[in-house]
Amino acid sequence: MQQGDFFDPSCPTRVVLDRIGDKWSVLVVLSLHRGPRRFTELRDMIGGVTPKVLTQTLRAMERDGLLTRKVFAEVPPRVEYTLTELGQSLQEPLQAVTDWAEHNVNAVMSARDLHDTRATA
Amino acid sequence: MQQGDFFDPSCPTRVVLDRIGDKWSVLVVLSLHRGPRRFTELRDMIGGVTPKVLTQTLRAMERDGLLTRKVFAEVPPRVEYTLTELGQSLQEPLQAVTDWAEHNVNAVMSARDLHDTRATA
DNA sequence: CAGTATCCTTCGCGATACTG
DNA sequence: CAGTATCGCGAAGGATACTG
Repeated sequence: MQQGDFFDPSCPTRVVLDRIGDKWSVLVVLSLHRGPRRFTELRDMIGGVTPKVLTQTLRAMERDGLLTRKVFAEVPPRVEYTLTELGQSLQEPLQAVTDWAEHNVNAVMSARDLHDTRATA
Repeated sequence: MQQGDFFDPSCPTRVVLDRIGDKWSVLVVLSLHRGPRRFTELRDMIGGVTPKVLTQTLRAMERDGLLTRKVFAEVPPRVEYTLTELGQSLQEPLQAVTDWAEHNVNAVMSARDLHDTRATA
């Protein structure tokens, strides 16, 4: 299991990691897990995201083949975002990470407090 | 399985996600997977990281209880970084993500090329 | 060897306002 | 409703040089 090449900055895996590293992308994937969502739904689900950033994120993810954007010719306009198979396959490992986060956030916060207390004391 | 709270900006899970979102942290965890490493070893393994950023990353991870820093009173000085149990437990879900990245980077790049071609054409 | 110090760029992101 | 346009800042990250 050679993974030295993984650390090469020019390795395309880094590209993927950069995308995943974007917390908004992660939250979008999680938000779309249960099915298609509209723009406003996503914005409401994901606290603190501005329309601009959400749009950027969605466009980038569409470009990477993680989701599809479907516009309905209606009034008022409606746009639905849906995970592709690729996007859905990403959801699994991502879920593993967020599960870890939920289970271990206390441990992290405790370690942080302890560390800070020692530093202050 | 309520995960609506997960999207609250004030949710501590976001904190963890921010740390994981840092690509350097991810690479450090992966680098330490096989055992303790020295500062220079890490810097060499992880391409493109500057000492400053690596130090920042290591300090933050130490603070969060993900790794320990051990200084040996030798000349020349030696410092070893080791994953804690918490850090090791994080390695698993992270590995899942990077595995996904390795397996699907081609699909992502293809989607990207296709998208860009259409846009240009 | 294992960092620290300093400077500087850039650019992600937020706030706000406007539109098809 | 689903965005786009514009402005601006603050902080992360890079390059470089120096030190215990």
